[in-house]
Amino acid sequence: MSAVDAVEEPAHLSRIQEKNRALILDAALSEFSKYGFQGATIEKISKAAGMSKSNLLYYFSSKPAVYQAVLAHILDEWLTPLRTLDANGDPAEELSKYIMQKMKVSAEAPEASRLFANEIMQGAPRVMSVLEHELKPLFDEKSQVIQDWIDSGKIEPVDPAHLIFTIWAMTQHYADFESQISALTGSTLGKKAFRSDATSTIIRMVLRGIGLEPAKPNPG
Amino acid sequence: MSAVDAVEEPAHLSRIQEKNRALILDAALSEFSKYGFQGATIEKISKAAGMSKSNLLYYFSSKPAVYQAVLAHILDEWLTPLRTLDANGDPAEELSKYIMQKMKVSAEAPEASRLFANEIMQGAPRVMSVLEHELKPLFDEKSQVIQDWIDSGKIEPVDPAHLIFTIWAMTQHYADFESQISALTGSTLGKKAFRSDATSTIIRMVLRGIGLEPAKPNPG
DNA sequence: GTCTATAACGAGATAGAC
DNA sequence: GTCTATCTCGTTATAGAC
Repeated sequence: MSAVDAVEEPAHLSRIQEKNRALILDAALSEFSKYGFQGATIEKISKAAGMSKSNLLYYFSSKPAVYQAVLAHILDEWLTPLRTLDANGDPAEELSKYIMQKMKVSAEAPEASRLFANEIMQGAPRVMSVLEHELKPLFDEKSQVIQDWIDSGKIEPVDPAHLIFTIWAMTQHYADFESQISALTGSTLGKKAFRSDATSTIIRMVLRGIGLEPAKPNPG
Repeated sequence: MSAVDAVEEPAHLSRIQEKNRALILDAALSEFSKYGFQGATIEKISKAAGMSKSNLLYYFSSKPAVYQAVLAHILDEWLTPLRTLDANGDPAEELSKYIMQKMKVSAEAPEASRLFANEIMQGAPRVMSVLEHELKPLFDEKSQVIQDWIDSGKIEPVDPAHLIFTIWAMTQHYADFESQISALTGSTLGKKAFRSDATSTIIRMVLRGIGLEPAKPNPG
């Protein structure tokens, strides 16, 4: 079951329908991530998807319906890295892996990152229930994992919430502020060396922040 | 001279004009920071400022004019913390001070932070020239400050750009994602203890990341 | 399924009374 | 300075031809 309710997703779709829905969702992600819900228009989305506005409205009954479908489509991928954080693993290894996964997602799906950022900055009007009923339990669970590492002396004391927030902040920044980073350095996470440098910088700050020393080379 | 060009700012203003302009700029910051340039409307801005749409358009000739005025109004405050980073100071102290200043601005002007974030996420169409001609020289200058600290052995080697980006990321995250943080923890930078915890967590990660140990207590 | 046409509405901006 | 009225345009959404 999808995390976002009430999304229209017919059971049987022809090949052309699947393809057109995918084209729409892709174009919609691009527009919504740049301009937010209000700022984006179905006119521009339909043109970007290579079809008429009317045809888009044949596939999705309204603008909110398109938005909800986009959200549902990217949400699972977005929450997956945190889900994999393993309480029984080695803290340094688990956190390094988590940061690498987040950087991978930020590099490969920067628009998804910006869509969520846009939504949150508006006060999360359309995803507040997701935050409260899906993200918060996961957040609480993983905060407890970190707290257990502290209590068992595996890492130095730190507020688990701030540790998670700072990791989110750093890893998502490279996606959300891509245009600024590009203007200042000429590079983005798309470039392998740049992404590798960014990732190891973040891993080093996080691990040392909790009294651990990062393994030396080559985070992907 | 303001950083944003071509802003209409008449020389002589009556008290009531000053007050109305201020009301408009305040309401406009609130709307633009939530909905972006396209998503915000002068109708809603004028209502939030307690006046008619026509009256707003008496003070500012167009929507872009309002937006430019808001940008010009907040830009200096935004760039000031980085400007104060002193090459001749102690690295640990300078970076701690910088992080504290950024957190202070994020706490006191979260909407300004979100307005810039919104603009950057759209590809910075209306501030690209500011990025290139004001921020980039400052960024290059301060990157060199950090590089000098490295070359003189005061701090461990790190890519100065990534150090700056991660500091921006962490400090601005608390403003930009305020609603999410509130949903997950019930707190925000507005609460003293929360802000203090967040600030010291960030300082600890940054300083240890470059081989320094933070002074113990009480960052503001 | 895809199109054109159009209804219904909201938004930016202007004119002119007061 | 502030208002009402209005113009024009862009947007969402629907109707109906093909």
